[in-house]
Amino acid sequence: MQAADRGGRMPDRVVNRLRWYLTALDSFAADGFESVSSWQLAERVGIGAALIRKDLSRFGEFGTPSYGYKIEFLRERIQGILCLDTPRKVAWVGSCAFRHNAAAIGRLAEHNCKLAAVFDTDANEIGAEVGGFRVLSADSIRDTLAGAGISAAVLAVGGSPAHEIARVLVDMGARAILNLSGEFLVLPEHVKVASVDLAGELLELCYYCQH
Amino acid sequence: MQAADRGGRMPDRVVNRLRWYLTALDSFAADGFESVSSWQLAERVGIGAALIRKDLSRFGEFGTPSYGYKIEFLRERIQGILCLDTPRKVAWVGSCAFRHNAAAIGRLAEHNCKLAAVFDTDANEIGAEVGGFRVLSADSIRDTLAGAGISAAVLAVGGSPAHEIARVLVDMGARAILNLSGEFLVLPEHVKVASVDLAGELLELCYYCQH
DNA sequence: AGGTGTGAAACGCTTCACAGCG
DNA sequence: CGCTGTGAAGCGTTTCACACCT
Repeated sequence: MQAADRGGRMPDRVVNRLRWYLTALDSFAADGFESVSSWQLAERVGIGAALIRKDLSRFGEFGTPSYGYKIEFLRERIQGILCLDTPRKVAWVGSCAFRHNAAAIGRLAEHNCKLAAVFDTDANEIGAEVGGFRVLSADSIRDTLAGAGISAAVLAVGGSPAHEIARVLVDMGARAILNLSGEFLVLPEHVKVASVDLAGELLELCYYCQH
Repeated sequence: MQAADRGGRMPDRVVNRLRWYLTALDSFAADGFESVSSWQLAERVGIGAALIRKDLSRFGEFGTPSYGYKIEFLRERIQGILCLDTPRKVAWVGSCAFRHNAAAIGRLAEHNCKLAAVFDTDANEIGAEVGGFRVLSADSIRDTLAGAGISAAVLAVGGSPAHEIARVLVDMGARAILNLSGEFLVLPEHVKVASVDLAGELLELCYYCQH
């Protein structure tokens, strides 16, 4: 058996796939399954079965020959590897996106991610009540989050303020930012940024319409 | 000089980067630049300069030694490669996401992507007016899109109807789908699916909060 | 039989280094 | 001199094939 590689940095690709595995396992569990084979998992995620086995074997031996992987057990292990077993606080900037993604936010709660507060730059939104939160002014991020100990943030306001807000979020402790603003963010080395650009995504797809 | 690889399939990675280059070029142009070096482009996109030169040289010689790349020319060439030079029709399912992403939709229009229609499954939304479109029932997708000749679609309604709607969209001609539903879609081989799962994206980021 | 864990091979992608051009 | 275009080297990832377990 191979030693679990706690400590050593994991390739981004592997981290990315682990969360797909987690989602797939959630869905298998919801369907009433108790175990899955690497092949079943592979089919649902859309990659090769050998790759899944190799990914999982990085951390120890999670499966049983001739049986497969026990879903509950594997789910907990992956949660642990992704550091989803300890509670975590997330700040959300952009109340519209917050309102429209209630389902996603529900799934976060199931994995120990609690929201710290919701902010917005739009004066019309400030003071509104969304999903149990009162929307605060983006100007108050520093004051509100002082001592809150956030570890990540969602940045979902467009335009030029986005960049400044991102820097404030980093100051307040965010080590990872999900950037939906469409802006390109320049931030310190130690902060991980994941950018989702809807327009870009769709432009990219246009290529495949003819190939 | 290397022959442009029209016809031969391009690696997904390259397609993905080309749209980043396009976005970066748009932004350089907006800042008043007329030309850029591979190094400047690399800095803005966040990758190595050599990789950019190699990507671009796949399609011919676009740059001039000691000068760099002419922005307008390069923009047009990349648009051509991504098949963004001929008008294209896109269907949008999910009026909330539509309302919230006006900026992204504006950028699409600048690149020859016109919207065909906006649909929703939520009875409260049907009949509403959003961004110049009247929201139609998702049940009417077939009738509305018959003969419209869409080539791509955005699927932004959650829950189980998403899968069925995706299949209808494919029937109506969609060869690419931007899937914001959080569901895993099983579709014919020739359809390209790009899935954006906000919750998953954020869970993935949690790993980097501690590494 | 059926499915995992894993070295080794195969593959694709990125970086390096430099010739060549403006 | 500065910057592009590009073969070759280097690196990381995926697939293959099979020993081993239940």
